[in-house]
Amino acid sequence: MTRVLVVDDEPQIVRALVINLKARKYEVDAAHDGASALELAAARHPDVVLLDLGLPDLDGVEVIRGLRGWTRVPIIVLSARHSSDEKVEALDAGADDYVTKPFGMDELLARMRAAIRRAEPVAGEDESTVVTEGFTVDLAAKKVNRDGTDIRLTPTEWHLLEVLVRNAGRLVSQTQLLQEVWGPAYRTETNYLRVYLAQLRRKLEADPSHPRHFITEPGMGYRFEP
Amino acid sequence: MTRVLVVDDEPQIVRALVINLKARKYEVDAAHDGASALELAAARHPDVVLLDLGLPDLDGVEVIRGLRGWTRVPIIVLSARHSSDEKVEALDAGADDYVTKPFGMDELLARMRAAIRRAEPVAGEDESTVVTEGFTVDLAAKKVNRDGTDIRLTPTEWHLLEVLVRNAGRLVSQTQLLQEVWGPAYRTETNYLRVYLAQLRRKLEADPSHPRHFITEPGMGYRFEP
DNA sequence: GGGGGGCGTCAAGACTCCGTTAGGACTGGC
DNA sequence: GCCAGTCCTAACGGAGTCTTGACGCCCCCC
Repeated sequence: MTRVLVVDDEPQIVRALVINLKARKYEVDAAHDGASALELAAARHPDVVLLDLGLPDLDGVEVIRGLRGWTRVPIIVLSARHSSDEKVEALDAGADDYVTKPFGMDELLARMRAAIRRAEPVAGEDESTVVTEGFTVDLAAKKVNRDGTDIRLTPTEWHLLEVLVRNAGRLVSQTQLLQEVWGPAYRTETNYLRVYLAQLRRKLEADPSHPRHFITEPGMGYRFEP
Repeated sequence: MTRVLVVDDEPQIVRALVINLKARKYEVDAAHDGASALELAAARHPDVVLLDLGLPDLDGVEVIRGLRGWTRVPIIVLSARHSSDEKVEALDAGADDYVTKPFGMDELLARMRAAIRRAEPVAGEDESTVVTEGFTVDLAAKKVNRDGTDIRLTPTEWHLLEVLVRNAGRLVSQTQLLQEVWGPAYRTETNYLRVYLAQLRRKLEADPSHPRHFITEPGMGYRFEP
């Protein structure tokens, strides 16, 4: 669950925020001065901090610096002051966003979501490796690994492999392969395919003469089977 | 240098932004509709996007989605609309910040700095040093150590090493290397790569003629293996 | 059972690409 | 204005890659 640290010295505001956040399934901690804010942040490791600038003990900017000394947790400043200088100072001290009171709760929540999303590690899209029983193809790193050792492929071999792997399981026609790898002028040079498919099989198949992953569909094309 | 993409259909606003940003040593590209914004973003890889929501062709939110399909570049929305719904929609679509016109230039710049800082890779303690058997690269301190002594690298050598090390294990194409180190106009000068790779190997490899860490993939590019 | 098209295999020449070297141009510091 | 360091550029030999043609096999169709 996402954890939020609310820092404000006005009890009403804290209460309003806490109620709203808990209703949306956030886990909420609250501090009403700078010192306890820093303590709570260290103890609870929140995913986002909502920070009022007007605290009784520390200047809000000091709190930001204190946090930035050891964490990159998103900090959203809440402040009644509209002055441009204050905003610049807080942002340059390390704040991520600056919202002036009074603010709409919807907007604040959207800004929180944006800040949290941004802080997430790049999770997705890294699924660029294809694994078979015999070998592993890493499309991003342009690497092929077999039995723990990297296999060297020539540019043409790699290009051909890439087209086949990106269409894993599907039949790719000879015309399409030739066009993608050698260009539109070579759409009839089926010779090339035979030569390079053989080389790929020799480098990657356990038994090159009985391929299991690079299947020939006579008269039609080739298919890569993971 | 930090690159900014400004997207707005009102020429005055674009002009004002461009002047202000260039005065502060940002590199600026400008687009006046959504389609060219997406194109420019793909071509130039900006470090931050300033996006007006009211574009002639696409809805601003569509532009955000288009960008978020392939990049996490910070997007700061500039809009004349104060409605909370609009803000929520833009932020949830993937925007990082939402500034309502008219805005103070100081504040916008501070929000830009915050967005850019946040997007920076975790430079500190995390994994800013890469260690191999022969040498150690400290990306944060810009230092290379070998057998206890620091190795001096020229700016170009360092830049090249940095790109390779940041993509450790992955293959980096010659085009990408040339573009990152020398700029888009030099994408075909593979000469440079050969010369500077040789210098890097001479300074860092135990046996420069049989490199173990700076691997050549003929016809494709180079790869740094830790 | 014979013929033919499609496929796998092999080898050799042409070609591209890479490592290396060296010299001249350029820049910044003294 | 000189000097050291750095960058750009061109050229060459060698290694690896691509292209190309030829040959034999298998399977399908006649």
